[in-house]
Amino acid sequence: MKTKENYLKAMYMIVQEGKSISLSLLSEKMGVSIPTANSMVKRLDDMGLVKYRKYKPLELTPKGKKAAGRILRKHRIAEMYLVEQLGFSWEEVHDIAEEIEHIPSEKLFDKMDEALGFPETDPHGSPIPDKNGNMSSTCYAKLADMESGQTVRLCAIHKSDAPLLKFLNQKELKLGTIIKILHIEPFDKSMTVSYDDFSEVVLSNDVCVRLLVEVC
Amino acid sequence: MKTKENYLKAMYMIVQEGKSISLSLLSEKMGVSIPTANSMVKRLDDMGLVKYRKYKPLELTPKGKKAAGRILRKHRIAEMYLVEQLGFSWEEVHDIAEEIEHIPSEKLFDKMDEALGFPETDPHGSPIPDKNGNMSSTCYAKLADMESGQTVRLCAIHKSDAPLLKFLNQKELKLGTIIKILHIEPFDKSMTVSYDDFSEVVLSNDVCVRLLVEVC
DNA sequence: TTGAATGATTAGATTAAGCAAATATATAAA
DNA sequence: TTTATATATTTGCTTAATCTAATCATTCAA
Ligand SMILES: [Mn+2]
Ligand SMILES: [Mn+2]
Ligand SMILES: [Mn+2]
Ligand SMILES: [Mn+2]
Repeated sequence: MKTKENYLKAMYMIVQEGKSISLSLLSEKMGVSIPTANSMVKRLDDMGLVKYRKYKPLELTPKGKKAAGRILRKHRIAEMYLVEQLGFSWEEVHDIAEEIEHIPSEKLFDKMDEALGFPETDPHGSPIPDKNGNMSSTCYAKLADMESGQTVRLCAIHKSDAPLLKFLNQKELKLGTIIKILHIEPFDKSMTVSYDDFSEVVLSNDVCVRLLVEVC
Repeated sequence: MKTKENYLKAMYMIVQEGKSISLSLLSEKMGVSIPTANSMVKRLDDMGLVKYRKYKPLELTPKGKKAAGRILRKHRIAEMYLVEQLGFSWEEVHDIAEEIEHIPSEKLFDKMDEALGFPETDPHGSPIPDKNGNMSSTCYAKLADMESGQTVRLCAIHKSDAPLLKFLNQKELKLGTIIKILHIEPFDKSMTVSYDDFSEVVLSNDVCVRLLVEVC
């Protein structure tokens, strides 16, 4: 079941990113060849989790969407648990959660959820779906789209991966940090910002497009 | 790797029980057919984890023994963590630990171990191997082998399974309980014992052979 | 409207993990 | 010593998940 769960989750997240699910994109996200993904989606179709028609974009069925949402819930609860209860840093937890999410015990995740006080987001600010796999759609803005002079709160990291998260550690930027935009360089759209004890930090546009914020 | 790890652990535990590793016993413990176990041990031999010679009893190599001990360590740390930190009951944790033990993160188990204060045993009193897979050999006596009038401490459960553990819950017998043997029925070797607030509890021999105790 | 280019599909093979049926070996009983 | 029994092995087949190479379909640009 583990492999199929990972395919479903990948498809779910492609939809979340607003893209349509093609075999090439799916195979790329899954790190397998296109024929491999092709034969897998046929099997998922047989199981009623995916709608597959030759040469048409793939779709998750309601059943598939629900299954994927529940895996994502387990993944994000696990990540939060690893950070909050076991003292892991936010860049260390994804790979471990990638395994934990496949443990077939509802109760394990209920217990972790309870120990955490039923958090709404994972350590990277992404929302945790409910027990039915439904996820609330948060609509944060990108820091990159803000204007000079605005003050914002860092709420989530888009496509959080270890290199970005380590970079943010180094800059002491964490969720909840209040950031003031001092200047935007027109040439490369890099931003000079201040926050906490830092009075002049320059952030490239590559970074700013991945910092999701809320005006405050 | 998961399947192979389960085979190694099963072989390790057969040795612990003082038996020689036959394909029929191994296949029974693994819940697979004998030919399946046969082809698996050949592959484990290729990997240098098992010594396989046709028609001879199977052996774990030092490498195989170490690998098995390390999985057992992960299993028992996980069980202890589930009971102590997440509030599971001792009869619920085995199946979950059976999955957690295969997560390939040393650090996860180090963190759990640390949170627990480096326990020496799992929730059923079985010793936790060290990081090199070496397990201390505890030599408790069976309650069934004790004599009338003796007072003992319940230290571990032999072959702890959910039905036995639930029975012990019902009798409020837990590790550490001090038990006084009041009478042994010669006919069926059942014991009448007292402990805590219970002044006359009868335990069948089936139960007594699985309660490991220390005279105190 | 006809090609490329891109993307999807099929065909054929591999490896891990499993099974049942048939056969072979070892051992203990006669 | 022979035979019966238990155990082990081989053979041949299955399914899940993967690959490469070859072919097919769709679409967009000329
Ligand atoms: Mn993650
Ligand atoms: Mn996963
Ligand atoms: Mn166990
Ligand atoms: Mn296991």
